[in-house]
Amino acid sequence: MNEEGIKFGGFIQDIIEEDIASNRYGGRVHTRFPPEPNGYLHIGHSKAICIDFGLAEANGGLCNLRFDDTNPSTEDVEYVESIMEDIRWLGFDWDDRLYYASDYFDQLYEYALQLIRKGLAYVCDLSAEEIREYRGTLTEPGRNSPYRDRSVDENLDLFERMRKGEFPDGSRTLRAKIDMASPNIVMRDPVLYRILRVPHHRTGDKWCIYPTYDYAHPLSDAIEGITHSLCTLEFEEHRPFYDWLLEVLEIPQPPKQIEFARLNLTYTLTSKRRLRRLVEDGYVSGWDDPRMPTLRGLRRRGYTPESIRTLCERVGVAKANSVVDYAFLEHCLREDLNKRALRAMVVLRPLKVVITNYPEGQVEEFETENNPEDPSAGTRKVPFSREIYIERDDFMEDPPKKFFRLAPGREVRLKSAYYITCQEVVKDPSTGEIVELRCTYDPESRGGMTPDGRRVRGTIHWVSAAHSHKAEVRLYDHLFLTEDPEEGGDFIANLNPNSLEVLTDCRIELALAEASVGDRFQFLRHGYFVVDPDSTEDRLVFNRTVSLRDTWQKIKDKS
RNA sequence: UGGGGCGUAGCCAAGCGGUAAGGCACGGGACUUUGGAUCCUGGAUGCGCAGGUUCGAAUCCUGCCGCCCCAGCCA
Repeated sequence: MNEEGIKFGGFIQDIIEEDIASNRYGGRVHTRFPPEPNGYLHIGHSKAICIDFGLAEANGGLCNLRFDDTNPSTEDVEYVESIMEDIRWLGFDWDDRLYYASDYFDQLYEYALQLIRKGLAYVCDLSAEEIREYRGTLTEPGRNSPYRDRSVDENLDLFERMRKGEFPDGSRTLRAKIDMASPNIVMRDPVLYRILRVPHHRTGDKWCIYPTYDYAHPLSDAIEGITHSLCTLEFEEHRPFYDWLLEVLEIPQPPKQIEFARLNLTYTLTSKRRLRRLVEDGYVSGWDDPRMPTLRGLRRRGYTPESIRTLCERVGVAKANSVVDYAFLEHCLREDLNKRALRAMVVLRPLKVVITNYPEGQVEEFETENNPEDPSAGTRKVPFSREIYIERDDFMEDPPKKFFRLAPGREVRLKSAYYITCQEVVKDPSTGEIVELRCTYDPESRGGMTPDGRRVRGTIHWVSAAHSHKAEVRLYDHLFLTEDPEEGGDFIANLNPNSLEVLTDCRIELALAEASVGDRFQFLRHGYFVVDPDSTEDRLVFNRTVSLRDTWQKIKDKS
């Protein structure tokens, strides 16, 4: 159950409850998260992680981390470490239950021998192309391999020699003997082992034959005592083989595979190949570019693991393919950050304001809350002086109807400070650009309120010119212009040319100067920001994680 | 054209024969020293379509339609 009282896990939780009630696994619940170490984890994986770890935890069970490392030609240790780091970051823990499918290569080999002895597996000399030809098509049955009826002894001998490296790569395979006419193509004598002379990142050159996923996965589950093997929809047609294997091998209390729909988000790509293209062709700065949907990218962008977990819980678990609104993730993020992020005043595009009736050289300090949502976050002092910076967007020379900010002759409140009224607009005589505003303040409005109780609609943020630091701020937007990045067939064409805007002349209030990498803040009236690792001793760099909801923008858009 | 799966508001998603939860998004309004947050408030006479069973169907039956997945010695 989550905070809304909604059950997490949908139909899978129902199945688990039934199994507990019927004592199917002696009341045990044991899942596993089985990543292949051939890439970085992305937002899509987080749903599987939340389901695998979350459902085990919710039912008093355990979840193993198991690297599905059965294909050394695409895998690498480099990914093992990053995957573990990302899972921990999300907040899940596998304790001492870290496994690798490769841990079971010996046992898997023994099981293969058993299959051969039972007459349920054979060594096939067909080439990859021939196997494909013999397999038939979606509508036509396949044909039996001419090697299908070899004797048990011959198969045993050949398989042994495959293992010893007597045959070249790809020359032979071990196949299950099931049914070449099955309407389910997976059941048409699937390949169990292939010859591959590639050193494995864990077993080195001990093996030159490697098990396929179809063969290794059910058995790895069985060996670990997994009860519920949760995976995505595309493995549904593999389930008959999963069950077949465990049955013919007479595995007691066989685990059950249950499939659910993967998480898709609008404006987001999760295909490994495509993400790689973005990185390799330089469309983003790397796998941790803040615009990437990888967990390292989201982390650098400032997303909280809690927000991602919340999204996964709220999105639910079902079997219908779906695409979740990216706005839903942003909602979860804002909700989390709103409660936790300290507030700060930062002027992104500075416009100088001179308060003409404020004594030169005078400095006052105003107290302001660190987080209005959390009184325990306390308050801080912000220095105020005669020259300040405000946001260029907070001034309009000829404002439209509902503009509540500064304009000639208009009064606004400077957050936690004074009311000021714009008396004069100073422009660069050659360009016409507004370079400075000359305003007056009302000494009676100290702290942001006047004795006469006069109403001021607009409150804007500011920073004292002499008491602020320069900083760089990177504004991010969706990486793609279209909800479906694949729209039109070419995702590169849908890239958002303005997904990154770098602002180098921002002014941050003093309190921010001591922030360190990874610290998150709410810049008042702008959004949530995080300190980027590119920051240096004398120059902080912030990434905009997500903007605040902007109803002014909507009002503007309407008119 | 074989097999498997799925179709409840713009997007997720409850519901499991008794008369359509909830969230996001969107629209009103209140409040507000963040045009933030918060709080009210609005939306399916309808559950892919068509028949049927039943006093009663999103829920059961039949037929149709649409979308997704499968022909790697990838996972």
